Amino acid sequence: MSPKVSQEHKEQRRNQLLQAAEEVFIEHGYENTTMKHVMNKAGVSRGGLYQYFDNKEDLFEALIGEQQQEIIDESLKAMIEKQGSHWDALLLTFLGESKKPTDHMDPLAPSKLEYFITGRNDTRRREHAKERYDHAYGVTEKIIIAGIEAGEFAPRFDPDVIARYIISYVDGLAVDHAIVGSESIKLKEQTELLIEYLRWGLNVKE
Amino acid sequence: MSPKVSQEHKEQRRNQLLQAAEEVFIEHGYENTTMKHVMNKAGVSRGGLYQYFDNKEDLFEALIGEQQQEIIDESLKAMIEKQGSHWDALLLTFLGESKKPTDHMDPLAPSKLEYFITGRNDTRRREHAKERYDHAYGVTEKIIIAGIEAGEFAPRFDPDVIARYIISYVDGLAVDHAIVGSESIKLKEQTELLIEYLRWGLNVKE
DNA sequence: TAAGAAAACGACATTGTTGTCTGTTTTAGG
DNA sequence: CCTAAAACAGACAACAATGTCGTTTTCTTA
Repeated sequence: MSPKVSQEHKEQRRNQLLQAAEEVFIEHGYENTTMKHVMNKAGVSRGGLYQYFDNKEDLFEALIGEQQQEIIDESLKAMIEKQGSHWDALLLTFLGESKKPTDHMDPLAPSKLEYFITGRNDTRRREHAKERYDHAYGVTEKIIIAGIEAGEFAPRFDPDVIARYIISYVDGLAVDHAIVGSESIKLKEQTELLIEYLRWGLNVKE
Repeated sequence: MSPKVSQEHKEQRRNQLLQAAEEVFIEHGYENTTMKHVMNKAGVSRGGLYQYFDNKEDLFEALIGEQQQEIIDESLKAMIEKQGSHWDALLLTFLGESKKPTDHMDPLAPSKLEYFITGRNDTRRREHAKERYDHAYGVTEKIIIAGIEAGEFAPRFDPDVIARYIISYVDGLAVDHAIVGSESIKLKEQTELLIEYLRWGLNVKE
């Protein structure tokens, strides 16, 4: 009476399945992928897949749960400290590590949009969506407020609204990117424009 | 040998079905509604519904096609003339007739998002999405350029990018509204902020 | 190396939806 | 009022995807 396979093996397997799932979701989107797609991509049987995940929803949540993790780990103050300025910290939240506008977009973003929009009438998913929104919005607002206290920002508008504004705009870019493609929307230029608006709206010193 | 029912009757019926469909789509979203839902809501049989629409996609396209119509009908110049200023014309494009920011959102918007995001890998739908995007973006850009020529705007940024920016932001609001609800996102305040940004970015005279 | 426990397999029953098709009803013109 | 043509009804077959379950394989440990 002992575990049949090692814990590491199980985790490996799980990760392998998650990776296959990610590829499939990126390729087909959330609604259009089936468990069979994932099975095939991972080279595993029906039973093998269901051993680890109860259904597509479970699988997808596991996937986007892991990504979320990374962001939470680092505490906010430490992050601001590390970035050197509140402005840089702010840019980091929506531009990523490079802090530079690019034409690149999280390849899983379209599926996430699908997942939350399609599930907007489901209590569970809606709660989840709210959590994510509140988290993103919360981080942004906190950085802005800290920046004000540090004398780095002297905003012309309500920080609360500015924070929400950033989130909504980033979501908008994700949508348009998903629907018509990055080549059609001038993603980079639009992002640069957002930055200019923010610089003015926050009245960034320095 | 003569048409059995009058043309008006057919149109009436069709509209009746479209209206039932609209209600159902608003309630359940695009992906989650079935033809049966529409049949029940319209009080019509399977055969009755398929008489007019080949499938769900056909039905939905008919629905959003009609709405689109209204916007195209009015020529751009006439519209600007009617509004009195390019600024007002611009506001009209994304605020509607009232030209005032509100907490209201097109109730069909979430379904439209679903439809285009989910169908992003389908050639037909993608084309359709591009058309809609190009149209919205085109109208916006034309107004801005006309405004520049009229001396009403002296933009600080590329009009092309500003136009796209507006579209993306409005789409972003639609997403967040769909996902977490209008009460959670301060729709009105966010819209007001957009207007201020635009006023500054376009450098609106007067 | 044998035993036992869990992992992995794959067949299967179930379910929900779709689009078609045949029969019935309705309607307007002759 | 009769008839032809089209509208409408509803049964049905086909299909695709899901989750379960009994069986087989694999691995660990004693």
